[in-house]
Amino acid sequence: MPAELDFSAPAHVLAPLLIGVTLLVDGVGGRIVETEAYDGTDPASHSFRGRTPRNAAMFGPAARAYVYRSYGVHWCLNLVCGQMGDGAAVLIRALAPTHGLEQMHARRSVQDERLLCAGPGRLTQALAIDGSFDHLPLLEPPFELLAPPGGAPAPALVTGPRIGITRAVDVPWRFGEAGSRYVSRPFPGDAAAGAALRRR
DNA sequence: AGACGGATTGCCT
DNA sequence: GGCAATCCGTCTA
Repeated sequence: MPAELDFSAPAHVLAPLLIGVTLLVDGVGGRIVETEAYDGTDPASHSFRGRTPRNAAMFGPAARAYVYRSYGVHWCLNLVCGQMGDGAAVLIRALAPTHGLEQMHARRSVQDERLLCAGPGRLTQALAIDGSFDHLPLLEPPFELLAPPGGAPAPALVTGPRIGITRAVDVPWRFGEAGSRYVSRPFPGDAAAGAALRRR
């Protein structure tokens, strides 16, 4: 895993560092282009009201997965971080597909590569992540985290308010790779991404 | 014990 | 743009 990736860091510190890191499950996945931070002090977080069976992974050791069912339909993947009891985690919202495109297409019936992993529920489907992944260590198979190629410049970042929440709506804890065509939704003010969208 | 609603997506009009 | 699908923690009684 990338040496600079410190899962003991707070969620809002780790979340931007994850942009550009490659996330694989059984060799299938891509480059993380969109994340969101949550922690126990945050009214928008599942952990805000304390530990429950559903969110228990958020209160356990860092560098494990927190996988929950969204709207009774989709699975969403979080990377637990911070100190024990923080209730901190980073939601992975989108990947730029790079590994195992064929398998991802087989799991998701979309032709457009851009839609393979553009959204928290979509990427878990593409990587075949479900509830059985809850609590799994991130630094062991089937997970794999790969640093960007050595010497590669850090990706330019964009930030904004988080998606789909009703509380703490102004906290800018959504992070993305500037100009990426693979984010779940455009970032306000990301001119490069807007231009890329209009271009095609 | 029962109602409510969500860190979403995809299909319908 | 609207809305169904469908699970479960949380809130109210």
